[in-house]
Amino acid sequence: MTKNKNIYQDLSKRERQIMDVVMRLSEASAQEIQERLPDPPSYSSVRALLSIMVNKGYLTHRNEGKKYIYAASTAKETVKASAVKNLITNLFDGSASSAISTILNLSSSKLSEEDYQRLKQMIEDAEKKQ
Amino acid sequence: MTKNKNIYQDLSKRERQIMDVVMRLSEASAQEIQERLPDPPSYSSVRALLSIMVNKGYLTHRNEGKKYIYAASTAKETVKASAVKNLITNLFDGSASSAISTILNLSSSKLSEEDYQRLKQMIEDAEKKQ
DNA sequence: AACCCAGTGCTAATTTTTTAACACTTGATA
DNA sequence: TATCAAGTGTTAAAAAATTAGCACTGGGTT
Repeated sequence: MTKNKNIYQDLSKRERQIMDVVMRLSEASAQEIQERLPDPPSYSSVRALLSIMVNKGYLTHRNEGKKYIYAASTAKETVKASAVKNLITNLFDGSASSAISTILNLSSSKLSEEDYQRLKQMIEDAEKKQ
Repeated sequence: MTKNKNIYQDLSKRERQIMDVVMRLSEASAQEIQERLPDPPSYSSVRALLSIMVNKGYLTHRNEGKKYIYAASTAKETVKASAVKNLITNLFDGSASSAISTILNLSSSKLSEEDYQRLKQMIEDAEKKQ
């Protein structure tokens, strides 16, 4: 219950950065993670952090040859959903549509014609399901 | 000095929690903030944190009677946009539409008929503007 | 004036995060 | 098989974040 309630909210800054990389890659070795961290710390530090995150239950790891490959211990979709939920709750007063509005207005969003069609379809669907 | 590029990314855990409260309330006293923090620390701690955040340039404060009223030093919309951008970049591979899709599928989104209409309108508008 | 109350500034202590270092292990290969 | 490169485990130190404590201030009562 307490397990994956608010994963993102519980992470320290560095842990969050690591989680971001792991989520982006789905799976990653310590070295791959280090390469993608902002202001990358030493390899040794990264390993220490990873080990802590495994202990805390945020990540899992499996062996591949002589190295570890890390992955989030919670399904990617669950982590993403939890992050989105936090965002909406904390910054958009719980209003999903106001969050979407901000996204649409982001200059960097650059949606394609196809994206627009897909979005409209998704909205129709969500509407019908209601 | 005030590098507002990635505000949210730079905050420590507690600082982030405080920023969330301030954003939600727009303006708040130390006491109001303390009341709304998860696992609230002592009043004294909250004040210390606030003072640090003012020094770092994240918050500003003005006098009201004998107390301080805190607010974000960056426009609310800017902070929100930056948080959304980070989310999309880090967890959705830069795809805005995939982020929106996750929002729409959140059971807790609970959009009203009105919301749907407004969303469709927003999409039409964004589409035309292109 | 003297006393509170509710606030502040500052500082020191504690806890957590982050980093670096060192010793050990494993697999490939010369 | 001896060596080497590239891993790992563990621990201690450094840095940063978080917390609490104490002394002070100013306005409103009495």
